[in-house]
Amino acid sequence: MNKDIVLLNHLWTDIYYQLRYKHQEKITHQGIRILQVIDKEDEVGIKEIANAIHVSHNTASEHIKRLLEKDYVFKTRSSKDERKVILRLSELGIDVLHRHSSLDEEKLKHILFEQMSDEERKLILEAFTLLKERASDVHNS
Amino acid sequence: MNKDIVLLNHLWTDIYYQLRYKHQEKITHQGIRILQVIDKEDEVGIKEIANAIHVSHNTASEHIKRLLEKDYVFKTRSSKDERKVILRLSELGIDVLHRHSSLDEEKLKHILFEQMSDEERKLILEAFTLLKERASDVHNS
DNA sequence: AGATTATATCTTATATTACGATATATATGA
DNA sequence: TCATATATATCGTAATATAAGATATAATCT
Repeated sequence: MNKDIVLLNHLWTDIYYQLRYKHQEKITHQGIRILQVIDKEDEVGIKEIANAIHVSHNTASEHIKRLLEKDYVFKTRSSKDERKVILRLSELGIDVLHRHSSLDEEKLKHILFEQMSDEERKLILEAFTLLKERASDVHNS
Repeated sequence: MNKDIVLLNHLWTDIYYQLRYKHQEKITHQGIRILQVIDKEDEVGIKEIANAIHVSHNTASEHIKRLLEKDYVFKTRSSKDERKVILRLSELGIDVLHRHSSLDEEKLKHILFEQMSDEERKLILEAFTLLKERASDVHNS
């Protein structure tokens, strides 16, 4: 495999390891994965969750029941099909997901605004934006 | 929170969501966290694992036992203290960790070498390298 | 030599995860 | 309109993951 790709992944995993939040809330592994799908996809229902995490619909429904009990998600109904549940993240759900998948904001603040010049910060944002755009092209294809 | 930081995190989670490997091997959640610690830290033993994932030493030892059985890790002994186990990732462990924490190499290859110019690729690598270096400063402080 | 440290094993218990069977409500097609 | 399909919910059952106290052995330190 090309060394640039290996390097990029090494940088990626290092950055996450070093900048991740510590002392995270207790939430199940499948719970995080589900919150992520709800966050990143459109019109997510039980069936979509089941497909995304490769479980049966009953299992997906049970997982969602527990996330509902914890107030991490809430249900709306599709206007196009009343059977269809559309899942949404609550404020609490967004926060929990953030802490399990994002980079620590205090650390980022320190790096971007106290350690980097304006030019460097621009470089970072530009590069991430570029990669994200290209990633979207691959993901949607 | 500053909008650049929110943006960066949005980009970060989007990139990971879109470029992560799909159809991952079955490995426990704590298993992945342990492989990660072994990968990123130096001289990792049972005590360090216990501290890193916030469990008792007995629990840590049990987790390691299972990772040993699956050939994801192997043990060496510290030359400084014979009691001390130093854990290392096997090739298989490296591969499993890679698939659970890195960006899909085929997707990266497509993006970096088929969709991007040389200049763009350089920008990405430069930005990631810069962020990684600054992240190391924060992590080690 | 006795105390401390590093790890391993065993026992016990709870949480998480999964799915088949069954049920209800809604939507679709003949 | 009725039969069938679809979307989700609940229940019962079972396996796996996770955790830690008690106990043990070996190595290191005082």
